[in-house]
Amino acid sequence: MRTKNKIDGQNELSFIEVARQQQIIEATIQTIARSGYLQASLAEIAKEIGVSKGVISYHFASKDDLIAQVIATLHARSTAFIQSQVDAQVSATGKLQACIEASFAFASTHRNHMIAVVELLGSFGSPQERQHFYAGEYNPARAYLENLLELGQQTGEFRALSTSPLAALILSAIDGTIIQWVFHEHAINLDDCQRELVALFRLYTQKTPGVSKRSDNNT
Amino acid sequence: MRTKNKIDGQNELSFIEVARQQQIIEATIQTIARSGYLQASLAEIAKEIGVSKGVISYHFASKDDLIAQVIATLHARSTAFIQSQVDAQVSATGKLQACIEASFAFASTHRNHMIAVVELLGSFGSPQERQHFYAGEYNPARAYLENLLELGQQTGEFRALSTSPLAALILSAIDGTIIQWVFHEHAINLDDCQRELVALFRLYTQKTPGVSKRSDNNT
Amino acid sequence: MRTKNKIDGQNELSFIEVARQQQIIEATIQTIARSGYLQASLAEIAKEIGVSKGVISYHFASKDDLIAQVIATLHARSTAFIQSQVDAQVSATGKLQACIEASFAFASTHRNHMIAVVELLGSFGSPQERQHFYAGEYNPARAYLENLLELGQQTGEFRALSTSPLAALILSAIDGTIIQWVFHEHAINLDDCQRELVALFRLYTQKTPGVSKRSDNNT
Amino acid sequence: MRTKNKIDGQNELSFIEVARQQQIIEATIQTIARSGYLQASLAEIAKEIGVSKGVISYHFASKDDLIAQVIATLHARSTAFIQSQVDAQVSATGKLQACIEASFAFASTHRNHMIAVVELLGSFGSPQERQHFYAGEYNPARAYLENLLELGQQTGEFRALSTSPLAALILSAIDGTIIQWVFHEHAINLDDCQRELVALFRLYTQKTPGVSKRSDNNT
DNA sequence: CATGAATGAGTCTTCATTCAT
DNA sequence: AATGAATGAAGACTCATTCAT
Repeated sequence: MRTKNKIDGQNELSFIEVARQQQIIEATIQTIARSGYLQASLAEIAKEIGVSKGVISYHFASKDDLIAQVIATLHARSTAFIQSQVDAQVSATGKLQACIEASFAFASTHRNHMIAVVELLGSFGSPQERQHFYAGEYNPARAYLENLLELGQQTGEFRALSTSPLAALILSAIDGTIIQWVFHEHAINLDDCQRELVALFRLYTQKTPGVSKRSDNNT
Repeated sequence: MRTKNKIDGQNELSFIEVARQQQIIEATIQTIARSGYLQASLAEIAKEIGVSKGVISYHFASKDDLIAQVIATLHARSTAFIQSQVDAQVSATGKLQACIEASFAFASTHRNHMIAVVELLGSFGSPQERQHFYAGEYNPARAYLENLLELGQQTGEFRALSTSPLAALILSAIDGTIIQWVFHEHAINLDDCQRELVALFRLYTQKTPGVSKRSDNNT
Repeated sequence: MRTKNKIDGQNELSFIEVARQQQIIEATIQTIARSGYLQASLAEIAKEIGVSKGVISYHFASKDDLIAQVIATLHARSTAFIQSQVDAQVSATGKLQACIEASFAFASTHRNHMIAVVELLGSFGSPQERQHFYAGEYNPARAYLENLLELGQQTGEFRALSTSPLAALILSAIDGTIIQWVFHEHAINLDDCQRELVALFRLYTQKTPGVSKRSDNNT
Repeated sequence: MRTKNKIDGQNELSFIEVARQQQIIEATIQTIARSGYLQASLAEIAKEIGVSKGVISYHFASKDDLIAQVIATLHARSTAFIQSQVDAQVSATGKLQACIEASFAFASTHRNHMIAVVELLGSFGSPQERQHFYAGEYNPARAYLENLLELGQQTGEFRALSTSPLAALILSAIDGTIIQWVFHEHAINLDDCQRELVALFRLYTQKTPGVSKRSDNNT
């Protein structure tokens, strides 16, 4: 029943209502991480909190609505954290490194989140709907990285480079690594991967790879 | 009905039986790519071929059995192609490049396959089962890449490097890019990404990045 | 909560209480007329007034109780109006005509009422309960019309006629016409139908249809 | 799942399929007549036949589809019978009488049908949908009666009369009477009502009511 | 081998009803 | 008196699976 009819602006959700919604969203993430998307029925989610099935229907218009909000929450949380870490850096080099490090840091401290993200990757909606949905997530991220790369070129930190595919590749490498870690926690050492990734892209973006050995050490 | 009772040794599947299974697997891939895993009911798959639902149950022990074979088929096909391209190269450098190029080439000519792969990522079985399942896919791939990297070090093509995380990163970057392309075909230029990826890892692995091979080892 | 516990005799409903009940009954009629009985949930009805669901439960023992009172209200209103018009006439002929005209007049000015009546025809309770319920509505009406027809015979206005079936037929023709009009407003001209109906029953009941009163008795 | 995809013309329903559908429709009518529309759940209907709930979903696309076919069946059966009786008459007078008599005859031998018809009157779909739906039933009936009345005028059997409202009234009187009989079987004598109704409309339609007493007896 | 009919467990959703505040 | 949150039963619908033909 949510997506309340917004008459005037006075239709704020009450505090307790928001709290319940957050609780349900949290329970959904845990349930998905534990049992998988397909097994995450409303009954299962309700049991996670210890309430009746109807509570969820009472607070969300439909299961799709709930899942959509779960995805939005997952996305918002990781984005907010990564964003804050990136913003704390001034140099493009620092920002790029922060982006990678923050992504891995968030993942390692929020394993269930990342499992849920992967579970939801191919499950929610139809393939067509998903394209729309994820385009809205990936596009801004790619655009942000492109800007970052351009910034680095302007400041002289980075060499001339193809920003568009490179932005995609940075995202790919981060996400791809986390996916492997989600599937096989012990086969992937997140710290090592993060270090390598930072070195990989630093080397690839730096202005004079190898020639200017004098100024290269000031990390 | 499968997991056929192996009485004596003559229990090979007949030619026609194998053909039907292949046909069903193919139809399943197409159906998943078109409608998504959740919508890919046995009825939908059967309709894709134009047979009755019972046929599928007759040829596969269960839907899970079918899906498992679909995943195996998807994996085998791409692996076979990539393997062949890699084997055609002798140098480690060439093999690494071939691995990247073949992965992208296969994806771009088998879009439905890749869509199905992504659809199945988070849908099949429980998260726990998935870990077992995908470990069996990723581990050999990572091991293979590690060997390749070690080979390059032995031949002197590559510098000293952390083979384990780097192997994971190569896989990550390839897979991550393809996932983005699956979700948003037009936002990702596979050719450009492939080129960058080749350059990225060549630079990172090569013994003397640029000209100054003297001071470069202190990584 | 209603069916109030009648302790001593002071258990009258307060003025405000009665007003609320009337408001709820009115809202129920409008909601049923607009959305149909099946869609007329307590939530929908409450929204029509702008109060919470609980209010209805507070003022009525159950939904069945509410609906029963709605039906009673609908019946009482139309009956009161028709009765008053009939009573204003002294001759049986005039009363019969007034009965028909008042029925149509009420319907045309209370379309939502009539829609609600039709909606409720087959919806409330079980067929068995309905028989009891509607018998209490139709029986008095038929009895009243029978008396009217007998009166007309006693006064010499009407010929000898089978009062019982004819009373039923008068009711039938009126109600049946209104039902058609409810279903298809523009296909039925209430004024024309009313005129015809008056003429129809006047001709049928009058002592000397045409001039030949001698041979007309052999029905 | 019905409303099968009609590829070519070869998509006839099998004999056994049609039989099941008929059986389900029949069971639905009986269940509605016994327990009312609201209580006629798929489970209840299935129990009436002694099959599982899924059978109904297998043979009908949805409950609405089933109910629509039930209504169509109810309408078709009564219409077919009445039509045949009317067609057997040549004179307009005879046809009109046959129409009334056949309607009552059908009702009295198919009480459950008529109960179901009344149950469904106000229950299926929204009020708006119902208007569309019943317009498709009533309009042809009214049109047919109008033609019949015009025929009678042309043949000289009937006097000049307002065919449109009169057609509606004939339908009204028949339907209204049957509705009363449905609600209170013992309060309505169908035979008496039928006789009166025939006399009522004969008198009202005949050319010279009373004046031509000579030729009036040869019915 | 294949079919199509049937099953029944499981899911989402709706809704009258209750109750603490 | 009124509210909003919660309940739990009931309903329609989906779908993998079974089985007689």
